[in-house]
Amino acid sequence: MQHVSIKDIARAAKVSHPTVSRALSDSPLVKGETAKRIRQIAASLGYRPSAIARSLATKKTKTIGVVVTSIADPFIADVISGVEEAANDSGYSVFLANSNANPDREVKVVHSFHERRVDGILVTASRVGALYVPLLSQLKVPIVLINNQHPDETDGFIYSVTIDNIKASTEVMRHLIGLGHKRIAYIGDRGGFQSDIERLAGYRQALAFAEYPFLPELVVHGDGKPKEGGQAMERLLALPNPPTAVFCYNDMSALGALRALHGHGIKVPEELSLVGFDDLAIASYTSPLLTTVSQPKQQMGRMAMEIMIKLLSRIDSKTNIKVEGELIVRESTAPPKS
Amino acid sequence: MQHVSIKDIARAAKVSHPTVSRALSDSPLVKGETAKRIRQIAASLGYRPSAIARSLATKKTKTIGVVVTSIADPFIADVISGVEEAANDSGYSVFLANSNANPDREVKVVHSFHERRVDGILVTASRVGALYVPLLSQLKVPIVLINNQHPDETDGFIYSVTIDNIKASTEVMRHLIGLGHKRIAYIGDRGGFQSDIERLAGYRQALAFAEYPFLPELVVHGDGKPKEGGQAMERLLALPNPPTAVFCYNDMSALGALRALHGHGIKVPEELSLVGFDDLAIASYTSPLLTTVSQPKQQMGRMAMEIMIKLLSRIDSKTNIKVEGELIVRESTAPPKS
DNA sequence: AACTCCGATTCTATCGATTGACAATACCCT
DNA sequence: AGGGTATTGTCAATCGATAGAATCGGAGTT
Repeated sequence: MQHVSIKDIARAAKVSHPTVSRALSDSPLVKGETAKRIRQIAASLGYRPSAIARSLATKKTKTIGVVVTSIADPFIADVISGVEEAANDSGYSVFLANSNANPDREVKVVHSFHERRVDGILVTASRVGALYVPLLSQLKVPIVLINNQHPDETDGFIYSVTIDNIKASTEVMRHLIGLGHKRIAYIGDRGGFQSDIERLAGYRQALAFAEYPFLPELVVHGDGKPKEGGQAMERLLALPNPPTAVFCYNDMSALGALRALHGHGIKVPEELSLVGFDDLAIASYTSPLLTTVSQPKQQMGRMAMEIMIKLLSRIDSKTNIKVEGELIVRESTAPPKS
Repeated sequence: MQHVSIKDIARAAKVSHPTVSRALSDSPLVKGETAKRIRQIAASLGYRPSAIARSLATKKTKTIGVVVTSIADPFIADVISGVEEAANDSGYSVFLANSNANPDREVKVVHSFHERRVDGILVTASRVGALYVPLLSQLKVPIVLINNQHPDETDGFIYSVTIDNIKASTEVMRHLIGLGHKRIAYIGDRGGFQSDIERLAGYRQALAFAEYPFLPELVVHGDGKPKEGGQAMERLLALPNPPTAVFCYNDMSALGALRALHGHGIKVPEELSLVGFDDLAIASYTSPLLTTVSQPKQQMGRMAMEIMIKLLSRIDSKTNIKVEGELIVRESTAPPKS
């Protein structure tokens, strides 16, 4: 016999199996002494309750499905580590699934989570298919989104944790403007994500506040990865009057931009200032070290899971939590040269 | 009623529930026509079988527990993405757990996997506690280790996927020796991992082959992270006769070493050559770009999961798979200056 | 017409826990 | 001692699926 069951314990303790069940769950219906004896026997047999059987009876699995677009993305990996930690602390386990932003896979993931009867779903994704969240919400379990606030607030099952992009973005701009920059470009992500839209909004707000004109040619788009970040930078450099500072949607884009600048022999920050966003570990190892916005990634993951657990315990919780980013000034920004 | 069960379908189709079960699993015991009708009804009711109930009956969960020391480690994150992909392709789901190399947590993880009755366990860890694998193996499920071959081969449940460290390491050394380096240092990881031991062995073999002396003062140790990698480099630079080339246990150490060199104004590769190991994404964005050994990280994860699935299907599989690394020569290595 | 055989279903037990209803003690009081 | 109340424990049903045994109706055999 592979596993020890409560019936085995009952036999050994000469009681019935429901008594064992009660004893192990500290029910007041069992005499303390008996309960103690039963617990000892259980321990000596190496009993581990079957979560499967328990889930079937209670209709709760203590299991959370976590979908990511890519675990290889260092931002997401950090978030997940917070998620997992918070889950484990509360006795929840995490099913990890990768969607690769691929619709077929998304459908598969939803089915898998459905069949496994997860108690809730967490989505960490810079890029979520528009139809994906409605699909998920069919399962009628709470959903918490990380960094991807759902624009449609009608469905009461959807919660979110995001960073205050507009605030962080205006702070970056204040920093650059404070250094004396006037021609500041923005390298965005053409995916059309909430976070990109908000960071761009912050960029425009700051320009407006400083009474600088908004120049459409200074806003270019990549895909949030180094390669296209570099291409975007190339386009900026090809302008008749290139910018003196560039604010990138994320560190990955900034990395590509930095390489492009190296390629042109343009010195950062002496000739051009560069700012990223996310504060990935790598930002502390580029040369020059990258000025960027730090997000409390792990903590965001933890918060998201804590919201989830609260919801499942029927404690209400705030629907949308906004955390603050922090501008980390390193070496890639300086006053413009002339 | 939250979920549709086979009984609901049975009622709608006016058959018994076991017939439904058989129809849905393509059993030849059900007339094709009936089966078709049942499947249609199931689909129209949006039926999703309960993996919970099925697991209870079949004693298989189609679930694999994956333990990592840290998902935030980019190497591990890549491996996991391969693991998850392979699992999903075969209908398996992955429980992700973080141990943080913390013994208490390791115990908790084992219990959690036990209670959830995972079919198998995968361990991806640069650093695994010595007592941990024996603890895991108590569960009597197959275990596949990634990059952490278990020295004790007695237990038939343990399989592994590793890179051929000795070969890769001698290749690195051949590259450096071929460039003309004679004083080559090694920055290792004091954790005492199999991979470090093997890479060091390759280092010594190559020295012996070239008939260069092995100088103990040229072998220093960090902890596999940038900070201590930098400190290790400082120790090498403080030697009366510093090395002209340094081979690091991993890219993270090399990153720290690179920063230390920057700090001293030492030019890489003109004045000192530096080699890493792992080919993390970051290695393509340092300056100079890092020469390193690429490991097929994602593929290793995939292979490990494929071994697992074979084992669970009672197909035998090789016990230990060794994959080959590939030396990627970038910009951080060059002939010594004089 | 009785009998076997067989495909198509249905019946029923099972997996391992939980839980409400009920039975059997023990205990206390008058 | 008898009745009532706690206390302690047992019974039996349930969750949703699987799987082996039993059943049913009809065709084929003699």
